[in-house]
Amino acid sequence: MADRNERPGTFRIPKNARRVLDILRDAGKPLTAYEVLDRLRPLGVTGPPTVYRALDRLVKSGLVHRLETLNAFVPCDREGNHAPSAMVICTDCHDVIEMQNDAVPGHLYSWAEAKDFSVTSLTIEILGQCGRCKAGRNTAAEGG
Amino acid sequence: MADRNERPGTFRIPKNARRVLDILRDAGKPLTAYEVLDRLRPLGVTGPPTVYRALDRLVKSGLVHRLETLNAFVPCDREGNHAPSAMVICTDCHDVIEMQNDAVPGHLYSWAEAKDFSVTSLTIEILGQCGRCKAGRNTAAEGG
DNA sequence: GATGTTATGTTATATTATATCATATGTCGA
DNA sequence: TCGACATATGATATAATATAACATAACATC
Repeated sequence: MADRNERPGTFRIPKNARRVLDILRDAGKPLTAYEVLDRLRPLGVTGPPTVYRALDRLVKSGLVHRLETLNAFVPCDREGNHAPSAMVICTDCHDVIEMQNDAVPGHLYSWAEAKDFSVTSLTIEILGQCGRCKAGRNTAAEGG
Repeated sequence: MADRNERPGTFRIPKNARRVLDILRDAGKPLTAYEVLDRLRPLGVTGPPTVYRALDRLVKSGLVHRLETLNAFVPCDREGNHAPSAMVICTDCHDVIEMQNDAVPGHLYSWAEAKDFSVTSLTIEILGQCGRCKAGRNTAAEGG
């Protein structure tokens, strides 16, 4: 609730972006823009642009990550640090974890900059099967 | 021309996949599926599925990479080694270079596997501006 | 040349994303 | 409190990307 208000170092989040962020946090799994839209319809939202606008804001601010390989969105799970990181995505249960080893993005940045390339965005996505799904003992699959 | 034929260690490439691969190599820049389709129309190809099927094959075989951030496709530029690598993409001229430092994909693999996660695919895309475009002396922009 | 497999053709439709223009809401000073 | 401007939302249409489903053709092998 606290981040509903402005504080030093914080920025205003408009109504729809706020709603979308809450929806993504509640979902517990990646949602497509249209899945978000479905959850917004009961609130009177009728069109895709409303959702895409909110998602754009959130992605730009780093509060949400776009998963390019799934065309879906997840909230950033790192308090205060919304820098780009590697997303590890289980194709069975759609669980997503943000990889904590920031050395890798750092590596890529340095490499690119050394080649006189100015990086504006970095996408790292690893698809596969998580341990729980491999073991067939994942009770959370699709559950949100 | 030599790789138009079968050789030991080589696999058969059906007609449409062959055409699509040639088109991508000629283009010299990433093409979307529909841009490929436009270039196939003069040859009598009328529908998207033909293109997507060919692209799927090529991507699976590693001869072509899909750029998730652009929804576009480029031929793999590495002779004989079609392992996943990092793609560095200039958003101005759409020039793409495959990053040669395979240590990074290796890193990510090891990290994931150490977490009991079985990797099936790895996507690394770096967007930004290349040196030539920064200097405003890129004469090749959009040129193919 | 019959048979099974692989590849292609064709139509329709699903999914993802944006353009455009209209309306509303918030901010801030006069 | 009102105007004036910026920001945000609503609403309709349409563009761009991708797949489903089923029919036909080409290719191999016996």
